[in-house]
Amino acid sequence: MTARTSTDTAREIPEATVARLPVYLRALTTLSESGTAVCSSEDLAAAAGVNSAKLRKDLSYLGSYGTRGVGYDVDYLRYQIAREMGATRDWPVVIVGIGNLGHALANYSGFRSRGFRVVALLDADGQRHGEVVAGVVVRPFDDLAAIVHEHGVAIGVIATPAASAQDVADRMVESGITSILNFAPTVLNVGDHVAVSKVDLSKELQVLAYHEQRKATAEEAAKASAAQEPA
Amino acid sequence: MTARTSTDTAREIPEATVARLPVYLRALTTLSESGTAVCSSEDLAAAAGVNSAKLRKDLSYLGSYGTRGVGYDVDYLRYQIAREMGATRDWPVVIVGIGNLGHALANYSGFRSRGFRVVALLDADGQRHGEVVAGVVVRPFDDLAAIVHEHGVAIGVIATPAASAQDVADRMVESGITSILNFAPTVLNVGDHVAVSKVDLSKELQVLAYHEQRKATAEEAAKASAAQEPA
DNA sequence: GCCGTTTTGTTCTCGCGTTCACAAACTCAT
DNA sequence: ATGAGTTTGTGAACGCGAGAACAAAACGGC
Repeated sequence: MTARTSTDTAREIPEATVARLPVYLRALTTLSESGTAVCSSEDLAAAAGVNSAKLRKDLSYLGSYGTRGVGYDVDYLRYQIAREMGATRDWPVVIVGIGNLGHALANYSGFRSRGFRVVALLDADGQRHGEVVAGVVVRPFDDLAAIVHEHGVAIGVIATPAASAQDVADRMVESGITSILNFAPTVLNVGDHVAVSKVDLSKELQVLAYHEQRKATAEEAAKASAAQEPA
Repeated sequence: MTARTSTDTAREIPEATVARLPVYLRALTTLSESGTAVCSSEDLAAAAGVNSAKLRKDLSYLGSYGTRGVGYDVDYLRYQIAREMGATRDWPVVIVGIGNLGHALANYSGFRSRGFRVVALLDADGQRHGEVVAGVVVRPFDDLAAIVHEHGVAIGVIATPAASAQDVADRMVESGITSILNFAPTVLNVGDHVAVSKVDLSKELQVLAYHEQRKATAEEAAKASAAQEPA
């Protein structure tokens, strides 16, 4: 048993809930920008695209930030979630691999607006060095360790082809990075103390294709079975 | 009670399994390219980054494609999964919003190699019309319906800013698109017959930041508690 | 100050997904 | 043919997350 202080935020938050907090944050920002000061769990749930009971349960893991009979103060709740997520802090980030995707990521405004600052763009290809992308100059991959050390970078983004991703990951871990976001279509092997998250651009498309395919075959099957056994 | 034929693949496949099939497909392709003809569930599970029991159970939903005591024929299994996923078929796709991200998506080779063919790039901005990206000319957004009709497009990709995403989605649904992959950071409201999948580039980064944050506060807490109650 | 209304925070139940563990089935050597 | 050794496919147990339902708490009118 551990004694809890009033500012304690260390209670266990389920992973599923953590994954939804960014969505709530985004919805709250939208509400705030549209001039809404207070919202009910029903409103916020609709804006975030989830069930209101689930939303309330999720928020209850963070604490009791609502007022019964009234709802949630949009800006207050937004701040609380942002604080819990670490979005009030500035996170220096390194992006490795400045191809099409790296380009897009470097320019993505959603990173900056959520507290992520791209402190360096790295590429193994000497041709690209010196090129300026999104106001940041592309540097050699070998500068990684120095940059990580200098800026205290904890998070690295891999946007290289699959073939080089594991090497990049190894070097990142060596340099002291403890969280990796991997856009390369390959599974990374890293130590247990390193968190890896993967985004697969075509995976979602494949899942959609599967459902389309299924719809089509289901229709066929229905037709065939109707012809065969007209019950 | 429905009679099942031998070629029946219509049994229910859990959504969680469907989401992993693309990963297995990718792993099998890698194995095949490295010259592996047969692999055990253990091998494939390692390549895909999952538990071997889970892998076997997932594959069992598709059918019985392995040989006990031996393993799986890599190419045969790959074909079976590809067929089930609809990856043996050609899927025409439309991308709307040719900013940085749309550019990257249009050039992404992973789409083409998995059976997706970008038949059109659309943008509302007249400045971009005529520009050629990845061998495809950028056309006005208003051409959507005609293109969908002409190519029989079922899948649309939204890579616009959040503000226009809902409008684009509405027009896509009107035009007959039934599956949407949404990269815009907003929740889309569409009819029940339309499947929407969402990819949030910064969400994963925020989750990583949360865990980093937690690591840091956990260390602090440990230090503080050690100082306070040195049991 | 009291009561009805609203909305949160939480308890409880159910179902899905993960994992373990093992029987069935195949290969290979003898 | 038979037995030893592998590896698949699946039945059963378990744990987590989703959703319904309700009690607790705040507000507003009188």
